[in-house]
Amino acid sequence: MGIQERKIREKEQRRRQIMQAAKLVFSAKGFNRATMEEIAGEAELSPGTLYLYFKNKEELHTSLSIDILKYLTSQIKEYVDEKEMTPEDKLNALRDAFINVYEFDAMVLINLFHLQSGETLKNLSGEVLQQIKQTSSDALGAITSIVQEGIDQGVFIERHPVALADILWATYSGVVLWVDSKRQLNNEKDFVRQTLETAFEIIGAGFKKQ
Amino acid sequence: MGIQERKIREKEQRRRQIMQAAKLVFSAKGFNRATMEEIAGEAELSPGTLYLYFKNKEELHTSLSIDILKYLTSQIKEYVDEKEMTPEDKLNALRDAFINVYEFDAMVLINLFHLQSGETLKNLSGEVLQQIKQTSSDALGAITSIVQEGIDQGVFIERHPVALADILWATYSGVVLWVDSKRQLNNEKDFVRQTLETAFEIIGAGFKKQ
Amino acid sequence: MGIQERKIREKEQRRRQIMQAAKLVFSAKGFNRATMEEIAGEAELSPGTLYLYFKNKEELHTSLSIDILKYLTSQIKEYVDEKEMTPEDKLNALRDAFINVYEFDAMVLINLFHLQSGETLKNLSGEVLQQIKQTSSDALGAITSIVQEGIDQGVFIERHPVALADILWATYSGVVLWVDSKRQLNNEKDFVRQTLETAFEIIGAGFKKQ
Amino acid sequence: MGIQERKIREKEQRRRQIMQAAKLVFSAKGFNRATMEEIAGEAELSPGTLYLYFKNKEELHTSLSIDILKYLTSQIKEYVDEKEMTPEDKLNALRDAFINVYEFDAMVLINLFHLQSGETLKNLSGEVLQQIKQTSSDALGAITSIVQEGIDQGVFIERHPVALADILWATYSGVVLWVDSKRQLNNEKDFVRQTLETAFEIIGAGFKKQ
DNA sequence: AATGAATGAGTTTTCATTCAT
DNA sequence: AATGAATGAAAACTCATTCAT
Repeated sequence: MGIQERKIREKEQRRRQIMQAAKLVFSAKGFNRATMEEIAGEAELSPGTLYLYFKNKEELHTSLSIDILKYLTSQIKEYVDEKEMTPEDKLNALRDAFINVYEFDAMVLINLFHLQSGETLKNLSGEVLQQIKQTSSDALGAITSIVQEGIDQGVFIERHPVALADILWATYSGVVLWVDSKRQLNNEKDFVRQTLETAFEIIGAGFKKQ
Repeated sequence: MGIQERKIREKEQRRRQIMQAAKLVFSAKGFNRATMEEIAGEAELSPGTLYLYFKNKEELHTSLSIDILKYLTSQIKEYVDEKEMTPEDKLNALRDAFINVYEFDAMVLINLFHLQSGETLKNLSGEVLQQIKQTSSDALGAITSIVQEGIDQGVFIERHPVALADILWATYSGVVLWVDSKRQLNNEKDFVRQTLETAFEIIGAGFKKQ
Repeated sequence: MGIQERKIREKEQRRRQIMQAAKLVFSAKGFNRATMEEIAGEAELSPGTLYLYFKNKEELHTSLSIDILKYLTSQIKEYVDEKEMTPEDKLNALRDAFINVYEFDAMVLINLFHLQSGETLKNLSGEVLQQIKQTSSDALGAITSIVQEGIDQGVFIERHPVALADILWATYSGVVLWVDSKRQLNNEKDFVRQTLETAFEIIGAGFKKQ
Repeated sequence: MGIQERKIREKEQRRRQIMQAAKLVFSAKGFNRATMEEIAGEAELSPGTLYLYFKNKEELHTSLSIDILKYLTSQIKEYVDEKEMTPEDKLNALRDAFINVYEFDAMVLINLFHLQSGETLKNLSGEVLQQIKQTSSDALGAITSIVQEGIDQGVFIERHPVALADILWATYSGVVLWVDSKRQLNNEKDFVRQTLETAFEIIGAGFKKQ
């Protein structure tokens, strides 16, 4: 029904409103120092309301991360089957996707990476964990296709494509994470893009045969 | 005097005992879920004793990280002036240093990287922050020497050596961090070394001219 | 609106409820031996709730003192401009104000005096400190008016009126403080009022010319 | 024996050394914020040693107060039987004793007054409490003699001499306490003596017949 | 659906005191 | 007698979460 649809849309909108506020606060304070009350305040809602849309703080945080992971994955998938692009072009496009997502929302991307490592991961519900794994797997599948294509065409080094895809993901996201920490340490904002581009270029060069 | 020396050694040993216990607990629980009480229990000491050796929880945690950072730096410095090694050999040695340190103590190395990013960094005393910066700077200086040598000998790509050193550090540690998170996600312990080696090899290849 | 007003009144009431409980516990145990948990228990609230109304233990304690200081000041101000009363009457009224406040709430008045001395003072927020100074200043101003009037009319000794006001405040509150300590030491409740009256009478006599 | 005597004297000296250090630290920090460790450090002794000379922190603190109380009492007793002095002279001498003791060691005198009021008093051993009462009683007895003499000679107002003595003690010490707190609030060091003298003069005037 | 006041478990940290050396 | 490392009880305070309205 129209009414029902509107209700659903409103609900979704409220969810977004909360996530937007959460992003700001998590970004400024980090997961632990961010309080639900502050997020609620930022969203101009009461603390209790947050719990109508998210089971708990952890899940609110994770939702942000899954969001960006999905977005990154969608960006990659978009051109993976593009017939007109060479594998090298696609590698560049992958690089750009990472850089763009990072520039669009550094904090959430960083949180995503942190999410997958260590502490946080241990306290997630199976469902959410599954969602992360699935999306990660999707992204990795797409990258594997690119690498496979490059190997098939003889432009990439001959290695197990899954391993290569994994390494691409590892290096790219690892570098983003690292560079971001450097940025925080040095407050050198400009150096980020430059470093990312150069790093990815070097890694890309390493992928090419000879 | 002998007595004084023994006391100092005992004190240092007690510090180690606490750090060892802290490592176990932080590793199992992460920073936030780890409690000082549990660490004290693990060290078979009382909570109060921990505060005789470390100002607070944060500093205990940071001490672990600084330790491994120093160790990593010392490993790198060891061969940086070695006349017999080619720059490529040194690059391999650098790779091995990272892998070794990671294998020796994955958790603390990971913490080190996390330490330098975001949230944690904000609550450190100037002194400790300075120590981190200094040791980081030492490590980076050593790597820069290696890169410079490679450029001078025409075997590495011609770029600003400091930027290259930075990228080396970024990619290597970023990859370690990432791979570790994959390990936790997948519980595939064996895949770690393989991935690290391949990743570092690819990055290394990207550094070489042509 | 009515609803908002009711909420504000309820909030104020809750504050009072906590302050009432705090008064009992501080009175029985003193500041240091009183625990927030006990105060919470006395107020039939949980410890956390106390912190919704008072920033910390210190401020809860100080709030009690400021309250009574304000009350005492208001008592003094009430008759200071009274045309019908002679300066001597006003001096007696001042004496009665001190005695009444003391009898109404000995402990908090004592705390007020303690508050302004030494240790406690050092840990107060600027805002609260300012409030104390302001109210103290108000009280002193009122007393100065009385003294000035007495001097002008030639019934009080000729001294700097501010200094005299200061001494009035000092002697009155000092005596209250002291007599209270005697009461605690001797458990002689009855002797308090008698002593206060006589002491104030003597001091008053000293103020009069000849 | 000479040896025994020396030992006793050494012990007494060590006690003094600790009390001296305690005075400094209590003075700077107040009772609660002062730590036994800091006092030990100031005395160039170890914490454990303090407990060889004082049962606990409370008793160390109280010892300081009793000391000064005894000193003040001895000062008063000195001239109480002096035939040459008029009761008015003796009242002035009493005033000077208070001022001198205050100027000699403001903090300990203040502590003494605080000691007798409220919180601290509740946790003292009977023995120590008795000692305080005894010395207080001695002092009060001496003052009563002075007042009695003044009444007998018809220069002081006719009241119960014990009550008058009590009021003298109350006003004098109360004023000292209060003026000291003002000093802390205003950091006007010079105003102290002036205020004390004027206050005592006024009170003294109130004691005189007509 | 939204509120927001109240909860209370959970943690860090302090420091007087002890006791083996 | 002196030490000082270790203790561990105690307390303030935080904040995710709940639930009556």
